[in-house]
Amino acid sequence: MVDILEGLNPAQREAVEAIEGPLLILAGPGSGKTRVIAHRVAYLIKVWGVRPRQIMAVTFTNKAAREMKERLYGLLGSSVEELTVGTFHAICARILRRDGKHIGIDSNFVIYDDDDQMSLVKRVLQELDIDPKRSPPRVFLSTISASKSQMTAPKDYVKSNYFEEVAGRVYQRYQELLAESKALDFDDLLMKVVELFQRQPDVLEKYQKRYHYVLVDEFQDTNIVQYILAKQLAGKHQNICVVGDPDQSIYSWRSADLRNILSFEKDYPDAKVVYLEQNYRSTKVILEVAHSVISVNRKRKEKGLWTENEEGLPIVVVESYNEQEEAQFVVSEVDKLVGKGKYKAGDIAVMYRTNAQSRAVEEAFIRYGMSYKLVGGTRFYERREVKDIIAYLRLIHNPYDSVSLSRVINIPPRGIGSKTTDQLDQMARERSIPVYTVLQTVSDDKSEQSLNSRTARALTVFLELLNELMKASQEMNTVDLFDLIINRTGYKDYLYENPDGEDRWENILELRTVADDYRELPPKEGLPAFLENIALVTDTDSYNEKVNAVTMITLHAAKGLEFSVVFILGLEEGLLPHRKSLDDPDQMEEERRLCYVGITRAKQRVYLVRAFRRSSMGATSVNLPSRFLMDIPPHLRTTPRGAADKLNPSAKPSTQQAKVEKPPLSAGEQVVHAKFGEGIVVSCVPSGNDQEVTIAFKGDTGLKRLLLSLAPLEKVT
DNA sequence: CGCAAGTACCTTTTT
DNA sequence: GGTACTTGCG
Repeated sequence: MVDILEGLNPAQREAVEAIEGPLLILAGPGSGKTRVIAHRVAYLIKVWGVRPRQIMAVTFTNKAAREMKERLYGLLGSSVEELTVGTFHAICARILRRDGKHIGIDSNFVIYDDDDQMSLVKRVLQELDIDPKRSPPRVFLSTISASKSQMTAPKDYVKSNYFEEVAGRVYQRYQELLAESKALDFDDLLMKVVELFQRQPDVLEKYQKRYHYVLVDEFQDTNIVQYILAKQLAGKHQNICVVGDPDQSIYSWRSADLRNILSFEKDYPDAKVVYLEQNYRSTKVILEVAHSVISVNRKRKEKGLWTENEEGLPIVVVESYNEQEEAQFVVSEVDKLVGKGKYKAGDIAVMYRTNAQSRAVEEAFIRYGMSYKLVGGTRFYERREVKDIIAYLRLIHNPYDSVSLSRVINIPPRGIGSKTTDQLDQMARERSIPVYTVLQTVSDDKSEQSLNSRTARALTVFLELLNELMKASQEMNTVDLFDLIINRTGYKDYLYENPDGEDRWENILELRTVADDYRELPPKEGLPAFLENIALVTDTDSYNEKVNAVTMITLHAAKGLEFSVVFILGLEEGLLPHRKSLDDPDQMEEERRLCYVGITRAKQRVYLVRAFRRSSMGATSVNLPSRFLMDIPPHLRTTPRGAADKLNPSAKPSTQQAKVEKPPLSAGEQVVHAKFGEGIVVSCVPSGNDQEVTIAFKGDTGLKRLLLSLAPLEKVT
């Protein structure tokens, strides 16, 4: 029993032991927060005999949830299965599948992501005859999302100016179409659960009785709806424990509200507050640098973060000419650090403000033949071909899903063009019925004269295909259904009509391996489980720490991680802080926190790099050094001597290269591909646990990027 | 209706 | 430097 508390410092111990009533844990970076949460859960179960199913732990990402479970597995064994661990969104989705019917939500609802939402808004704009050029769909979406994050329904939406009047109508219609599609967006998942609990006290009571202990991590990044939700769930037992750090609040753009954590004590007057201030992660210098940056913020509570760790090296501030040179510096410095045997590539991370910045660094890594892990970026699930197949799967699961329907109704082309789909949309609107129902009437009722016979036939063929697939889904496992979709639609041939068909087809195969995880489930469970996973699990979640390669990641996504060495790129006015934040003091404070989060990820070394000029979106601009650099006292920083040498683009990738896993193919080798014929290897770089080979083929085929494990390749000797 | 070529706009960050 | 949307032709 005592062993659970062993090795914890007094504050951590206090946080673990305070099990009754509301508890606020203010945890600085590297203060062992995750450890405290895990031990607290273990303590509840092992010492107080709380049943695992009575505990809910809410995390910020699915990955954090998985790690929490893994950690607890080590402490508790298999009983972790009974715990409820997940993001607010995942937990809410589960609640709504189960009990959403009480407020009219079909248990087969689909979850609309950003892309789907955008399609829907565009359709609304078209219907309402609003010019998408004058009023960008994105603006409506963020207005809608902001409203939902405050629990404002369309009818309550305040319209005090012209824009709001229009936005109100868009919101109204958007919501109607969602309902018609039996779809919920991310915000709905949260909002509808709150609504469910408000309207059905007995349902709320069921959950309140079940969850004796509610724990919310990253509380500084929760929004009002999430706050209400947590309050509702803990309403009976009042055992709510929230953990966070206001200095690491970086999601206000997603309606995260810092007031949640700042006013927790007001809402729960008898709340106990524990400060975790000892840092176990970083050197003294790194903590001081971080502090010098964050302490400029005015809207913050000072806390006394300290460490017993060694002093450490000054942080390195580097100026480069442009982003190529910046990348060059990073790569050769990584090469040196790893070459000296001081660090493994996996101990190192490169961080940046915007995803677009990753390109130059990636190119440099590829040139050096060094492997890297890219977190985020162009996301797998956002690829066109992947979305197409997912749309088919969603449609089979829920044919009322209008976004998926309009996506695939003519993919591959089957003679149903925009004129026809416009007509279908219009008929749906006039009769206030879903498009799927219109489709059924058109196909049943031969007297439907509004369409000519050729299009009517095309629609019937499509509907029959859909019906066939839906029928098949009742008795097939997920992979067989997947294959059936591909075969019956001729999707592979469709892809191969384009020169990039092979690449795209490989993505389909990768999606298929995900579907394969659901092969064993009965038909009726497999598909929904697969779709839920796709909707809620992002690529960031699947990031694998075990692979020994440098991590490339945005500052946002880096929250919660730690690395021995951290490079932060683009410390320039307009980039970090981002130009969209320059004229808003609150947003500027958030940029500062973002920088703080980045610095505090580091255990031993920090490099802050900037470029004198940088090209983005075609044009190049000259940028001033970030104001954050000015806030770092000179005695804590250094600039590498002979920086110019390191920045020499012709500098060779030193000895280190031998240490990089030897690629199975190297540049210049001749190969034969089953389809493309003869070619010469241009490069071969690791990509995930595979190798990506770039090959120049003879003839018209030209350059191709292929995955080694999949491509039918042979070496010519 | 399908497809090719041209254009505007984009990029802050993600469940 | 890319893509999603528009335009114009067959």
